[in-house]
Parts: sequence; structure tokens; C-alpha cells
Amino acid sequence: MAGSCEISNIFSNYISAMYQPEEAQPPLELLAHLGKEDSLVPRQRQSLLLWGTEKPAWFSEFPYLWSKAQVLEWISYHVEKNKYDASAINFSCCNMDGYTLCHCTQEQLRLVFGPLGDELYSRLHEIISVSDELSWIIDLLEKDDASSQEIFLNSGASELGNSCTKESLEEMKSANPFYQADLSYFSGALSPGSSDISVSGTGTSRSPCSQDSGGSDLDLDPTELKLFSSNDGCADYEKGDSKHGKRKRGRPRKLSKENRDCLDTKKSKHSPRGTHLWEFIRDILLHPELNEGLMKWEDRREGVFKFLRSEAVAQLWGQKKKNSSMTYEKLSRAMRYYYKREILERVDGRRLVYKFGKNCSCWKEEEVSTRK
DNA sequence: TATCGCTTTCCTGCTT
DNA sequence: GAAGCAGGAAAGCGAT
Repeated sequence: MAGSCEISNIFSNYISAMYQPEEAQPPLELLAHLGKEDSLVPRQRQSLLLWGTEKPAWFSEFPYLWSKAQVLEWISYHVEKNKYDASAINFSCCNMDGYTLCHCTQEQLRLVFGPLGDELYSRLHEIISVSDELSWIIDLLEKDDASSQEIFLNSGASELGNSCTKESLEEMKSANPFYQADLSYFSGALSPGSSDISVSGTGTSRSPCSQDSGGSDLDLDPTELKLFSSNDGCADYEKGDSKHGKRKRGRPRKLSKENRDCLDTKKSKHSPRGTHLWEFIRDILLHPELNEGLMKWEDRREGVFKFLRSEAVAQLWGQKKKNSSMTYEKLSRAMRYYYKREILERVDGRRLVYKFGKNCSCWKEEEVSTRK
């Protein structure tokens, strides 16, 4: 059973990713403003003064649950961050709790905060989206039953470390530089402004050898997990007509416009190409600290590797490609196409075992060390 | 707009 | 029987 403290920590880490630590400095100048403008709550000023040594209280809370003090802290933070003249703000209008704040329209915020209102609105909704996307994980963490744990552990998201149990989450939280990268697998909830929180952001996984990749394949897109965790009506499309008996050979026809619109809510229209399966696989193998239990080298020198959790890798690949219906069967088909191009070589008679071919670059130890 | 390359999806048959 | 492999066919989609 995951305690609320742990959940708070998870959420706090997300918010930390969105609000870089160096930004969360005590807004001392602001305090002076507040002293002048705001006669609301002296206690709040006291809590603001604590920012220098610890995170503000709203860091680890869901916006809906923010107290009035936390709302004020959050607003103050953004006033300071944006070097906004707080004297222009009517702080008597800030006397609202998080629930009320979350129900403010952009216009309302603009009315109260002027130009800062837009910034506040977008920042708030980034955090809210984090909350929404986290909710499924948190639901699972809160449930004590084994089946939920199993779902969580078997999900592609959790497979990343083969170890996203309660305990390992705790471990990861302790200042592990990969923790936030891992979380990006879970939620994909980083704000656009902080999208550099990724594996490659840690400087471990960039793939300069990739000819056409936009980046390391472990660099998951911030919007990925929505798909992974969602199961709305649109998903019915994904299985085609198969439930109505035998379907025609090949990929189903393009969606009607309505269905496409439906899917567009989940799938970015402009998901960058540049993601090659072989690079994704290679990067997993090159970063065992991230993939423990997913794949392993059978013969490092020869480039022979084995899938240990084939479906989990497929799920991760699916997340990367915003495709929640990816399976190992499909992934392996794509892998087999690499034989012809000599990116992979056949390893006969061994299940789940593949070998990098001569057209696959940057997997050899020498190459890896030189590109670091 | 057409084409290309890569990937995805589905399928059948075979092997382990 | 289940899981995995092999490969054909057709289609989606971003890049050029």
C-alpha cells in the first residue's frame, strides 16, 4: 500500500520537473510587494519565507487540493518568476482555494492578474494534466490488491526498470537522475518548457550516430503515456473489424474523418519520425541502468542480444510511437524486416534472440565510448 | 502531388 | 496448445 506521502513525492517530482529547482528560490522581492499589497495572511508570508530551504507546500499537492495559502504561494512564485509587478495585482482576489482556482477561466485569471493571467492559466493546466495522467498510477499505488500491482508491473510503463514496485519507486526518488526520466515514461507529463528532462537530458543516451533520428529513442515524447493508459471508445478502432469475424488481409483502411478526429486527441498529428526501432532497441541495451530486466546482451562483442520481457519492450516501443496497441508480434515483424537491410542478422534456432548487423551503428563498445 | 522509406497491422504456416 | 518465428500483403505517414 503506497502511502499518501509517497504519492505526494511522486507528484512533487513531476512538479519539480516542471519547475526547475533553481527557479524555486524565495521570492524575496515579492514578499515586499506582498507586504504592501496583501494584508491577507501574515502566516502565508511566513511559509513563503521558507522557500529558500524547502519546496513550497504546493509542490507536493494536487492543485485541486491547494489551500488558500498554497494558491497564494503559487501565484507569488509566478509573479516573481515572471518579474511581474505585483502592485498591479488585486490580491484580495487571490483569496481562493485550489478548487476555485482550477475552475477559473483564462479570462477570469487575466482579469485579475492581467498579462500574468495567461501564464498562470497555462501553468496551472500543465499541473492539472500531470495530475490527471498520474491518476491511474496513483490509483494502482493506492490499491492494495495484488491484481493491481500486477497490472502496474506488467504494464510497459513499469517495465522500464523492471522494478517499479513501491520500494523501487522510493529508491528512484532519492535523487536518482534517472528517476525523472523514468517518470516521463509513466506520465509523459512534463511541461513543454521542461521537456529536457529525459534520458538524453541526463547526457547518457543521445545517439549522435543516428542518421535521421531526432534524438535518442529513449527520449520519450511528453505526451506518450496518455495513450498508453487511455482506453476510451476510440480504441475500438484499433482492433479493426476482427471482432466481426475474419477481416481482410493487411492493414485496415484509413479512418473516417470523425474517427481520425477522435484519435487525434490521443495522437499527435506531427509526431516526429526519426525514431527507428533498431535505435530504440540499441539504446535500451546500452543503458542497462534503465532497462534492467527488459533485454540483455547475450554476446556483447558480437552484438547478440535477447528480449527478456518481449511484451514490455513492445509496450515501451508503443509508448514511444504513441501506439497503445503495439505488441511483441508486431515489433518482431519490424525487426525481421531489418534482416534484409542487414541492420539485424538472424540468429537461428534461438527464440527472442537477435544480432546487430553491419548496417547497425553505435552498439559496439568502442563506438559507444567514443561517442560519449 | 507523387514517391519513397519505414513502420504497422494482419495473416498463414511452421517450429519450438 | 501456447509462444515465437518467418515472411507476404496492404496500408499509414512523415520526409523529400
